[in-house]
Amino acid sequence: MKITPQRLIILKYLDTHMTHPTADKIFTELKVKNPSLSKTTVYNSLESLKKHGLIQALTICGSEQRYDIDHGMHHHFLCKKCGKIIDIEMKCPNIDKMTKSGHFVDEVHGYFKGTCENCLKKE
Amino acid sequence: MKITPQRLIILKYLDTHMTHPTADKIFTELKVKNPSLSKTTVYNSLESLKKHGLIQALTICGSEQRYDIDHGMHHHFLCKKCGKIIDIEMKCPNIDKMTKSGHFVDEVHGYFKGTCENCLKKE
DNA sequence: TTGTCTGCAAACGTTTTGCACGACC
DNA sequence: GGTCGTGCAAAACGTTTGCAGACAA
Repeated sequence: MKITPQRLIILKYLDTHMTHPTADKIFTELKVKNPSLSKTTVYNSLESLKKHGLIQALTICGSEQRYDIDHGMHHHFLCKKCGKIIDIEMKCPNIDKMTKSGHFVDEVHGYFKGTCENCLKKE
Repeated sequence: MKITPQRLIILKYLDTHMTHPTADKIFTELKVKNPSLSKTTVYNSLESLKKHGLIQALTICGSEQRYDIDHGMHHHFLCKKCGKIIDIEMKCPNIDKMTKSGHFVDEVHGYFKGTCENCLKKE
């Protein structure tokens, strides 16, 4: 994969903003300091970065795709109260069961919904 | 929730077609025998049925929403070869760990990708 | 020169919205 | 008579595509 300025700033953005942003969010925020950046390039770059395993896409709420630096197996927790998405480090013991079931599994996606620690305290 | 003919045929469709159809698929198939049915009503009804816990929505491949009769905890397996979505009955032992982590969890969503039993046999 | 990357505009497919009509307490 | 559900059309939204120009190998 070629390293281009656009791909670099997008990767850097995802590295420093662990907020699971949408493509549009990334575009809008980066557009400020990089006025020539186009939305197409954001989509292209995200696709390319994903294909090379540097980032991952997650679909958790609504239909919009969200993006995430890929730092090993982790899942996500969506707080229904504040809407925050929190990273959860967790191994999935179920994957062994799955392989035994006859299907070959090479991707595990999981997410949880509920009320986060902070919102629980407020109640 | 009011029981209307439209909501009934949609629920019946989901009950007899465990294929995780999209809203559009449901609409097109039901339109044949119910020409007056509108897409808006399909969306409205699905939303209403979901709100009342009779069905669930799942986002697993692409961006389109898919729908499913809600018969207890189950997850999904998407075969990358044939595109079929297979129901997986599975309890999640991690949920207790999650509650211990400080967040309150009331929904667990999981899906797996890989190659299904059938496609493995063909190879 | 060839291939790849960018960025604009237009297209696309799914979902939502505005609104008027009709059915049912 | 007021509320809710329906269905049409139009709009909105996220994403993809076509294409022309720019750049690097």
